[in-house]
Amino acid sequence: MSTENKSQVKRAALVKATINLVNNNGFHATPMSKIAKMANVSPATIYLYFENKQDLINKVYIQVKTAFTEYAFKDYAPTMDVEVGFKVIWKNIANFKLSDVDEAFFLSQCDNTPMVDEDSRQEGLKHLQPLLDLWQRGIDEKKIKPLSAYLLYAYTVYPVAFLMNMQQRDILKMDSKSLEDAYTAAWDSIKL
Amino acid sequence: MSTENKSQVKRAALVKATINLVNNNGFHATPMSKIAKMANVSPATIYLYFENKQDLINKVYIQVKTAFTEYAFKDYAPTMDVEVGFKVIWKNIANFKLSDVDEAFFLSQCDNTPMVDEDSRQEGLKHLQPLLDLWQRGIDEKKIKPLSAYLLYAYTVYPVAFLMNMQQRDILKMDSKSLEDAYTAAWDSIKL
DNA sequence: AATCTAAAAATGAACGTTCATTCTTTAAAC
DNA sequence: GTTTAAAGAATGAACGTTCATTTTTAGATT
Repeated sequence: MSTENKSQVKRAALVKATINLVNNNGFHATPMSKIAKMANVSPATIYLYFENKQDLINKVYIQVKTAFTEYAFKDYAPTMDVEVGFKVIWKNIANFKLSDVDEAFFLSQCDNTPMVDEDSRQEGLKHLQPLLDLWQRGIDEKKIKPLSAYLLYAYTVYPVAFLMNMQQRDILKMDSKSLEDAYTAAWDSIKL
Repeated sequence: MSTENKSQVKRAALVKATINLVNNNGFHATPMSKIAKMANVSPATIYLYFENKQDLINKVYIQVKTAFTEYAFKDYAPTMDVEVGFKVIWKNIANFKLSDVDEAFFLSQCDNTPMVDEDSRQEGLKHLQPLLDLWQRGIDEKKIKPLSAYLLYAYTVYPVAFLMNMQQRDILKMDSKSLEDAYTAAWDSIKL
């Protein structure tokens, strides 16, 4: 393997270890030494890839958020009918949270605590623009209630995080019927 | 003031300081020394009221959660019509999160991180039983979709936390119209 | 092909700091 | 005068980060 690839592997191991440990212990209860150990790396090595602990968290957050939004819009086209487009995106988001459980849980922790810098948070939000555009079109076409994007988000995307957290804690089993029920609830809450 | 009252005042100051500091810095970035300083108390004094830091967080969590649910059901009666009862509870929850911003934000942090023990989390959940009962009645009376309580919660109560967080961050202004819109979205998502 | 070399990557130990908690002493209460 | 509450200083462990050193790498030279 080339040096460059090795570096990428090591960086990826660090990112993965960070997600894992932060998920289980929280940000401040996750020492750099443990991240290093889990990634099979010296603590000092982390500082070759990241400036410091805060930078590590910020970068991991942005990376995961980017992967999330890419997944969310992967088979969506702005030319789609509003309801179809919304369903495509919503299902993608749900599937991401179902399959990439660790990444999803990490994001929900970041989004609900002062763990990541405000700048990184802003940065992460930008990627959701296609969904906001779709909603605006839905409002213009009188297919969606004329509500602010935050309200629409709160009742469609945000609840998914809760359901998937419950699923991860083995409190709830999200089978395909539950998923369809959840989608219907989401659409019912915003459709005109 | 009597000794007993003094103690209660001191304990209350500790609780308040904890909420404040944890909200702004997160659990592990909030040292006991700072909590003590903000409450005008010696660090050692905290240990007269709480076993340790984890116990402090757990107890504060339960106390705030209890206050929250008391507020939520304060003018609700199980004899109410399902839709009326739901509206009463939903509005109470929203109002709590609007007025007791710090407490609400603290709860959302606790609910989304491994900050509090699982036991305390369970304990906190118990208090929501009247809402679950109402939903079951709604399902029986064919007024509410036959969904699991978690799905119903995810689309009605849970989004409120998001909206209020946005409001606290000055990203969103929840006036009475937005509140009504939010309630309508909640009801639309679960009504049959 | 084997050897050398300078740079880059990686390391483990060490540093200074901070933290939760405890200990010893003092003040207040009854 | 004894008990209880509270304080502040003290303690040991744990942390993020840095530093001096070693190991690896890749190209140049034989």
